[in-house]
Amino acid sequence: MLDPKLLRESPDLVRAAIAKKHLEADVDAVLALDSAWRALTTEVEQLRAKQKSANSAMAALPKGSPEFVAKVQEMKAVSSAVKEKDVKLKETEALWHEALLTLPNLPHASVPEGKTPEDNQVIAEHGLPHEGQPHAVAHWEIPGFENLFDFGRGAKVTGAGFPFFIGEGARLVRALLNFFLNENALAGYVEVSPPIFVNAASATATGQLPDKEGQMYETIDKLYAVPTAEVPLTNFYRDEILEETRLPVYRCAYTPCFRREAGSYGKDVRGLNRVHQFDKVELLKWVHPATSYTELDKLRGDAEALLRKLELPYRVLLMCGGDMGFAQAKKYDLEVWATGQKRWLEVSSCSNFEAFQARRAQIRFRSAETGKPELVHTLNGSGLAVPRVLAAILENNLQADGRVKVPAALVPYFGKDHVTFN
RNA sequence: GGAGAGGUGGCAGAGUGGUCUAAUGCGCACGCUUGGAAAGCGUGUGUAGGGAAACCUACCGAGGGUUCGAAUCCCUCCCUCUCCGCCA
Repeated sequence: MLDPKLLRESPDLVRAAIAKKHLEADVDAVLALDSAWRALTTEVEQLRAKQKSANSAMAALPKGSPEFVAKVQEMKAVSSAVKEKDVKLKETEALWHEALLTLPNLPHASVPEGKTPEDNQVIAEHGLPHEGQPHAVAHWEIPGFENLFDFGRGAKVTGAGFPFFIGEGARLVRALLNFFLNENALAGYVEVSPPIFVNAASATATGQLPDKEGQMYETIDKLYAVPTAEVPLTNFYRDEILEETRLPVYRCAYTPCFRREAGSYGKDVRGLNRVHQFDKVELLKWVHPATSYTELDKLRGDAEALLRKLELPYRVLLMCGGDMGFAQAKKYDLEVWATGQKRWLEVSSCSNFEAFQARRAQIRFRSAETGKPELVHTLNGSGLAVPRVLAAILENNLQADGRVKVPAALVPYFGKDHVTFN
């Protein structure tokens, strides 16, 4: 959510932001609701002030006296006027709030212009793509793949996109999760094991609701299975005011992530590329606004370090205005090269939301300078998503003998240096 | 799941229809005092919205209702505690 004052005072900044993100939003409609809301607020408050002063006067009068009775009669009109206006005020306020939620966050000045994924800038590459492996295949074509990753039985038991991980497949998942969590702890992120269902208020604060309702699994109790640990983690400090000395707060969490992914199809969804349930470790930061861009670069560096230690070829994209998302002010994507599929797989998305999420979730800190509460900046990124990293390891490390070499950093976690599929 | 008791400011805790921008205490900040500190004394101390400002308004778990007027009465929901049941 944007600052209503910013919109009021500099609507052109907001218009420019919408244009840069190639989105549609009616700024004038929001402005009109804003001024209607302000006018109604003034009216209601004036009527309330009248009620309050009458109330004080009546307290001093003997009950049942002619003056008292006259006052009651007089105030009945005011009372009904307040009720009438207040209904209008609440309606207008709801519409205004709803409209305000349709306005995207302002992209940072360093975000490149552009509309499509082709306009994203490759700002770093590490490790040359492994082109010279004639035996490389898509991971789901590795002989014996289904012995470790059983999609067929997953479909029987639950549905498409809910695979079983078996034997060394399951062990690889666990090894990666432990590796990620341990490395992140060394980088300063405190591990959290959060609830994996959240209520509607939490899903609203991080922006899953109301727009992306159909992308989450919902329970009969109106709880939502988390699409990412970002949701419970960010909401941890919802409606709280932190001491400035506590910033920055670094946390990470492993959760399974649940995504309905309605409408996905084709080669994007083959194998481990895209599934309905997957394991991910998420990194999250609450920081002082003055430091959020330094913190974003550090966050990206922390996620990159994981890929380097796994010896995976990857690149970093700086997302352009049109491809960066509604709530982000700046976003980097980390993509690993899957040499069998000969394509890049997104394994992390590192974003600075500035105060956009914090305003919606009301997460603030008390400024040491002014003593007043100010909104924190929130950042998050994957560190990392398991199935795609796994897919890249399988494809890049597949040997001519059909076994997969385990990256050295992962060997202590996995317990042996090769994966076998029979 | 059942029965009962509760939810008030940073904390404790009063307040059962009217001057409550919520008593009192603790904490915190500043000042006086002191060689310095403690104690003592004094002043101040929430969040949000509107307004150029003075100031005004809202907020006593959440939402709705009754009333000229609600922290206070009524209804619904949420949460906490105690006991019982069930259970890894």
